Amino acid sequence: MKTAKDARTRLLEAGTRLFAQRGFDGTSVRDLTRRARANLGAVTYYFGSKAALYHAVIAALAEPLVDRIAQAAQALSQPVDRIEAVVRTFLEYIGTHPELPALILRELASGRRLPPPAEEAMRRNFGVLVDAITAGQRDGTVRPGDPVLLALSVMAQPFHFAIASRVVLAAAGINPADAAVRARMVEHIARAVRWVVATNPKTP
Amino acid sequence: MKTAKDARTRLLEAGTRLFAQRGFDGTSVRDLTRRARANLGAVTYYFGSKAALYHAVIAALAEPLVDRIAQAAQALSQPVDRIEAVVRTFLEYIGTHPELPALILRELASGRRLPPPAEEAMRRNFGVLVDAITAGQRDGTVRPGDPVLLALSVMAQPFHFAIASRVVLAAAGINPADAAVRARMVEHIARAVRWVVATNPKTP
DNA sequence: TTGACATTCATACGTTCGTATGATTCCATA
DNA sequence: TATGGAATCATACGAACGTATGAATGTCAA
Repeated sequence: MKTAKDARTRLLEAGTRLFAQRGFDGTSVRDLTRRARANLGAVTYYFGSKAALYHAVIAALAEPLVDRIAQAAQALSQPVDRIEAVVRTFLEYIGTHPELPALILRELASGRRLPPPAEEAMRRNFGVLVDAITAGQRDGTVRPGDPVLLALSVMAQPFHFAIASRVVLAAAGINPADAAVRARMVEHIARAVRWVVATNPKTP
Repeated sequence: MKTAKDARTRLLEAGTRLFAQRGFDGTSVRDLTRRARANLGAVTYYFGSKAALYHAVIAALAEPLVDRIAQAAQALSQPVDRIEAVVRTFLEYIGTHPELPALILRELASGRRLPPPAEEAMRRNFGVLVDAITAGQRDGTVRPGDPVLLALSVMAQPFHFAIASRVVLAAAGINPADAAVRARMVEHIARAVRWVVATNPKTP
């Protein structure tokens, strides 16, 4: 039973890494089982199919993020602080789980519907943000306007940095893996988010 | 010669559509030639390989955008106006060429280096933006700070909308293909960009 | 009209793919 | 120790893949 569960989780880890790195089509069952030190039939045995393993990988990555974002938001009273906390939590999470943005990205690019676990996670995270925005609009601390559009503008900041910084910063001679660089980026994003949503952002 | 060129451009068009829709790996040479009403060997004959066709597709999409952005920026004198013009030009272009963000996205998700034509295009577009930002910082109309980070925050807005709006707005019951919706989105993005960069954005 | 070159075509080769199958090994429980 | 089910294994199948090859066809100058 122990080794059995191990092979399963090893496959999950291999899937996380490889699907993020090479995509679903770019990853073969043979790649997965080789990296997981499991037999070729192990994917079928434990998950039923390659696609089912893929969905399991996404669920395992997305669910903890949803939990953390929900609890980060409810820990603060001021709407703008809640919004910033959501963004910071997101950034912190993808700092330790860089596979998540890569996986989300591939799904968005595909034009297909998101896999069910991803859709559910996105819906819930976005709900937290929209709630904070409408609350801030009620007390005047957040700019008026469509809360959905504002939420998109907010998430654009951390998301785009997660996605594009690698390419852009590398071209600019900056190393996004450096901790100091990363810290500066996080502070910049937090400021930019306040500029986007707050009616009175402190202008530095 | 005429029919020959036709087969080549038909392949280019088929590649644009299919690579954006299904990705490089998800598109077979047989798919491409079937859609282009060309023979299976046509890709090899005209482009040498499937990968070379892919690069040709990206170059054909990216080059006109670079030109338009460069000329849109130099048509205005105020730095913040130039920045907004870059964003609007980008949005307008991807409105008529929705394949471009999908292709860029897949490349970003891949973790690989961008294909040479894409890297060159990105570098030049980003340069236009950074120039406008530093000019604005000199005359005080743009917030101080690292121009590269600011440029990333600017591009995050149109880019994220191009990417995520389909999923998010669909979940919110909004149809992003609707022209009126799209116009509202463009105005929102233009405002958000000013909030991000301008020292004195008109707060609506 | 002929010849030469560009283009289009049918087809075959060798790989790799996802999955299915049945044998084998492992191990907790009786 | 015996046994039954879980887990792991080697292997095979048919399909789809990218590419190479040579024949067939089209096109235009000489």
